[in-house]
Amino acid sequence: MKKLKNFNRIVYEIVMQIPKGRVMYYGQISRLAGSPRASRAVGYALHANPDPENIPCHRVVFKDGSLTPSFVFGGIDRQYKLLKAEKVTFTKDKKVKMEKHNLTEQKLKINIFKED
DNA sequence: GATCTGACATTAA
DNA sequence: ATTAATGCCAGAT
Repeated sequence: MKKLKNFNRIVYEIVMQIPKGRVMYYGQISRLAGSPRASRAVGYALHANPDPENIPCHRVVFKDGSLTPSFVFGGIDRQYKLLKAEKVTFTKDKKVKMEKHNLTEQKLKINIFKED
């Protein structure tokens, strides 16, 4: 049985563990969550369970490096400032330089338990 | 209870 | 190379 809501839960774990000055995109998180194509669910997970206290959604961006289009916390401008405050570099297109800030699962070293 | 929508990414044509 | 369609999880209607 089990609701298997691990996905949503893992998403939080991952985003929660994103170090300062680093950004991840939904695809990476979805893969870590166990579903390489659940990128949608990842974004929705953050939207459904807004917990900025522990989940820095502003560190999660598109694979292209573009910022979240519907940033609920105040808009892209908010996310842009937050990331910039993290010393994250941007391009002229307001896209995060994933080349320098892309965090992979190998670097994460996260220990996520799919079953508690 | 079923159906659709929604912070995207990947694969196919 | 670009555009189209599909897949995915959970919440909302």
